Amino acid sequence: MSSPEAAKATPAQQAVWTVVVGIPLGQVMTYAQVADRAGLGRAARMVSSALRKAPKDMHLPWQRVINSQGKISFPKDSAEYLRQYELLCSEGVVFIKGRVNLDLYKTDTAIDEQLWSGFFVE
DNA sequence: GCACTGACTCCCA
DNA sequence: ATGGGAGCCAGTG
Repeated sequence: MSSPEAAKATPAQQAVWTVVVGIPLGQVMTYAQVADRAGLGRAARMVSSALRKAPKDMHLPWQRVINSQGKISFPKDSAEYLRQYELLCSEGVVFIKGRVNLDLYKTDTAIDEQLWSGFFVE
C-alpha cells in the first residue's frame, strides 16, 4: 500500500486489503470470512466497499472474494461478473452451475484456524 | 451527529 | 430452490 490512495484509507479498509492479499492463488474466501479475519465482525459489506475503493496499483486479488452462497456478487449478465468468472477460472477455481464449492476452496488460513481451534479448546 | 447506502448474511415463507 | 425482509457495520455526505 504505497499509493496515496492507500494512505488515506481507513484502518478497516487496510485490514480488508491485507486479508485479501493473503488469499492463496486458486482459492476463495467469502465476504464474511474476510470481514471476520480482518477483525470487522459481521461487517461483510465493508469488504465490498473496501474492494471497490482499492487502488488499482495495489494488484488486489479481489476476484477471490465471493459471497456466502459461493457465487459471484454481480448480476450474471454484467461485465464485472464475466471478468471475475474468467479470472477465477484461470486460477483453477471450478464453477458448477454458477457456483463454487466453498468446502473445497476455503483458504489454507481458514483451515489453519480450524485446526488451531481444535488444539486450543476453550 | 444523523440518515442513507451497500460487490452482504441470515432466516423464513 | 428462491425471493423477500430485517439485521449489521463502516463509510460517506
